[in-house]
Amino acid sequence: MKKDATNHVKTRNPGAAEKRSTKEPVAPLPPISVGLLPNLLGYNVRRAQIALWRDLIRSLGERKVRPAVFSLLVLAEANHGIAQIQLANQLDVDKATIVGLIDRLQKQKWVTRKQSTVDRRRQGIYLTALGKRELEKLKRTMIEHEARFTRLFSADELMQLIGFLRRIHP
Amino acid sequence: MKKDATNHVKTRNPGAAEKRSTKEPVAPLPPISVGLLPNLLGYNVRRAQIALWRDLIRSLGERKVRPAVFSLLVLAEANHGIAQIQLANQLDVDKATIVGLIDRLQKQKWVTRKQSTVDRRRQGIYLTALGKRELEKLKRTMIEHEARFTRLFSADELMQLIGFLRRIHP
DNA sequence: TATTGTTATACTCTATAACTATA
DNA sequence: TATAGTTATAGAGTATAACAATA
Repeated sequence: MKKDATNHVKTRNPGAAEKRSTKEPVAPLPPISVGLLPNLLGYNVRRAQIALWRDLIRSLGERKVRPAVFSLLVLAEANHGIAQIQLANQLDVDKATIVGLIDRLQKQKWVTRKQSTVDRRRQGIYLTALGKRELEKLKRTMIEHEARFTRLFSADELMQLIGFLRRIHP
Repeated sequence: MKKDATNHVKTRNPGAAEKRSTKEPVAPLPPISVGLLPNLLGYNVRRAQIALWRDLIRSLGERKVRPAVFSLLVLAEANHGIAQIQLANQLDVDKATIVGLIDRLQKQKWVTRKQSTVDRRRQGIYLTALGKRELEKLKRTMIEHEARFTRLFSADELMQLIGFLRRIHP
C-alpha cells in the first residue's frame, strides 16, 4: 500500500500532503497532535535515517545492491585481502551476516576469497576487476544520493552535523 | 555472536576495543582503512541511529516494548480515538503494520478498538487505564534513554542538531 | 582453549496484495 | 469508486548456536 518502499524501513512521504490536497472527503480525518515525538533526538534521527535510507534504496535500486553491500565493497577496496571478521567488526554486524553478503558477491563475481598464508583460518576478500568497475559506478550513484541531502546544508553546517552524529556513535 | 543485539539492526560496540585490549594474538589482524565511509552523511546518520536504537532496545528490554510501539502509544494518548490509518500516516508505516501492532497491544489490554459513530469504517484506538499507566513508565524509561545521548550536547547544540535532522526528513 | 569462517535456523520489522465493510 | 481495516504472505536484514579448521 505504501508507494516507494523496497525495504524493511517504512516509507518516507514526499507525498505527505497527498491526502490533504485531494478534494475534501465526506468525514475528514481530524488533525492529530503529535505529542512529544518531534522533540526526541532518537525520533528525529530515526526519521532522518529512514529518509536517507529510502532515497538510497531507490538510487541503488536498478543496480540491485543494498546499502550494506556498498559499505562492504568500499572497505574491501581500501583493504585488499581484508578478513571477513574485520568487515564484521568495522560494519558492526555479526560475522555470519558477512558470510552471506560475501557469498552473494562471490556468485556475482565481484569479489573472491583467498585463504591467507599468514593465518590459514582467514579467507581474505579481494575485489575482482568487475567488482572494481561496479564499485566505481556505485560510488557515483552514492555521491548523487548524498548530494541530494548535503545540499540542504552549508559546508559549515554539514561539518557540524557530522561532528554531532559522531558523538552519538563514538 | 554479537553481544547485546536484540534486533535486526546491528550491534553498536561499546566494546570495539575488546579485541584489541586482549593480549596480542599470534597473527594480529592488521589495522584497516575505513575509506570514505566516515565522510558520508548517510553512513553517520545510520550509525547514530543504530547506537540510539540499541540503547533504546536495551532500555525497553525488560518491558518487552518495541520502539514503534512507544511512538504509537504516545500518539494514541495525545489523540483519543485516533484512526489506525492516521497512526500509519503519522508514523509513516503501512496500515497493515499498524494492525499488527494494535493487535498485540489489544491482547495485552493496553488499548481498545471502538468503532467510530461518525464513520463506521474506522476503529478508534483508546488507551486503557493499564495502557496509560504503562505508558507513563515507558516515558520515564525513554527520558532516561534520551538523556544518555542529549547530555553529549549543549542546549544550543541539541537544538541545532534536531533542526538539521528535520531538514533531512521534511 | 580461542578464533575464523561456515551452516542452519529464527526473529523483527515491514511491505504487498487481496479482501470486507462501509462510505 | 474510494477508503479503513483486515488477513495472509513474503522479504530484507540480522542474530544465535553449533560446528570445523586452524591457531
